Amino acid sequence: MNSSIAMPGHQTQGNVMYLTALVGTEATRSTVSDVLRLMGAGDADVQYAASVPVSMRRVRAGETLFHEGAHAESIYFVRSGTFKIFRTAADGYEQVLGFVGRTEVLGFDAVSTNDHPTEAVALEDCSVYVLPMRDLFGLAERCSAFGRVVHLAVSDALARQCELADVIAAVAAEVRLARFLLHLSHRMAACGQSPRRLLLRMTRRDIASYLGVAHETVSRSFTTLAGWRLIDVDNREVTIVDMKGLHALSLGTRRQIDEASRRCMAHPAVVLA
Amino acid sequence: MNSSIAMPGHQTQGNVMYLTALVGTEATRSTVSDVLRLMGAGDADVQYAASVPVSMRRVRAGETLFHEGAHAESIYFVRSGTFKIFRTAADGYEQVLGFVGRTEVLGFDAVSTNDHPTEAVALEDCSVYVLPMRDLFGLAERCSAFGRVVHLAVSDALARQCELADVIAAVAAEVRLARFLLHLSHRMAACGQSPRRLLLRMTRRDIASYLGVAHETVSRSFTTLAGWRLIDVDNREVTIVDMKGLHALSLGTRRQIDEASRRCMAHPAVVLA
DNA sequence: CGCGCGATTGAAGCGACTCAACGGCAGTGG
DNA sequence: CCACTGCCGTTGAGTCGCTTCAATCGCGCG
Repeated sequence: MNSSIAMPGHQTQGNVMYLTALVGTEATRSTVSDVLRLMGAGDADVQYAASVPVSMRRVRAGETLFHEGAHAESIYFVRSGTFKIFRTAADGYEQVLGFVGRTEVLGFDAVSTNDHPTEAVALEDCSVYVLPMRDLFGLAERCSAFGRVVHLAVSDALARQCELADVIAAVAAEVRLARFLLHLSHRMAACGQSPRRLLLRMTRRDIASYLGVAHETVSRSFTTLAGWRLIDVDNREVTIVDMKGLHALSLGTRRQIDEASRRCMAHPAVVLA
Repeated sequence: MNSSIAMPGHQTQGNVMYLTALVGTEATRSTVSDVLRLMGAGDADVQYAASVPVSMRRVRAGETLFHEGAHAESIYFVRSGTFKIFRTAADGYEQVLGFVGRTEVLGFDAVSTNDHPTEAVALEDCSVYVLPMRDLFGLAERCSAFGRVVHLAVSDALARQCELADVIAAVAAEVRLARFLLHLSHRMAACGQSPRRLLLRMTRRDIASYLGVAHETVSRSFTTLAGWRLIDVDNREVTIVDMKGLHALSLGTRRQIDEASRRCMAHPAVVLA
């Protein structure tokens, strides 16, 4: 029952309150071994890990896990759901840094400064394991499997940062969107889900901020890609129709898409059909 | 003799070979305590740390520390110099992800995949402590101070990634450049150096890739900022003349610089003087 | 001295930003 | 119940800044 009631944007009002009472925001009791299982660690030290309690917290859609600049008390392992990570500029502009999901670590960038440099907001109902920062070193020392998991998760977060650069590197807005969709597709595949059916948890504005373009441009790029028969778009539901074509489009960094667009746009009748 | 004769850029030809023989790529003997001192750790566990040898490697300007896609054998702590981190797209476009200097960690993003997702090239003569990956876990377990240092350094690297997003978030090229220069200035200050005198180690093209604009635009932005009397530019030597003005300019994310530019351009005579 | 490369500057085209309007949907309150 | 209010998403039109192509200059090096 992970992300059953997706509720991406902002809503989740009405009949949710009783759910709160039911599952509770009060920390469900779990142990480090649950964290290790989530992160796909081996079965080493499970006996010890099973003896160390860890709290599990549910975050409903639209809620903030931690604010930018807030004192950091814990790091988090995402058990289910999707978070949006962003920074707010002096003029109020929200720059989205990324979207993180299951098995990813959150808040580790605050270890060095003790303050969160970013804000994390749940885009759907989420659940995270909460690990107090003061327990980090000790636990990593006592439980080598846990230390390993932290290293791997953080390294993964570090490597994932280049996805943003990858997207930004392309000049054409359609190429940026194509790369973004392919990243999502790869994540879906990594989770064993269909890499062709994407259910976007974020708004067009969030995507626009992440891609570094205006949100109107994102809208236009969606319709353009759909017009090229590379994807099907129904609001937040995106289906990749032509995976190879999408990948081919994503390769061009500078503006030589003319050939590709010419090839695709060579079927205007089909596009209009 | 890993990648001694890298030849990525262009320079480092002629009289460099004998230097190789002189200072040697052969690892200078150091210990973990040297690493701890570099990273500003406390004096805990120094006795043990001093007993664990660590190799120190010199990398000359233009040489590659590790290639993109290469099997990762070690992580590195930068002792001196500056590295350029980048990825190469399918069409040969180099996307620069960042520039790392003293006390920063390099290559940790390969821990999870065992392959380097990025390439690191020395922009000047550098020296790094080399820590084999197979020793990472064990050393962190046995020497808690070292484990702490790794956590802090990696967290710092994670937090530093938002500098790229910060730069990219601005739409105007001059604002991106201004933010970039301010980041460099802050690093200079953190190292106890003058925050106003910057000696750029990278080419305009590298900056352009990092900022996500054409290199001609970087050139133009430099002259524009100089024309506004915010900086002085002499090729790679940049002096921040008006720190407050530069900061004020860097605040505008969207394109409302008109007021600021008008205010600055209100003194055309002064500009031309 | 020629070659390659970095850096600057110019000119022209185009694509993204901006402003604006519209339809759709959900939650709200009379 | 239904207008009312936001917000999301889409589409249109116009402006402007960046990209692109091009030429030039300076510099290190063979």
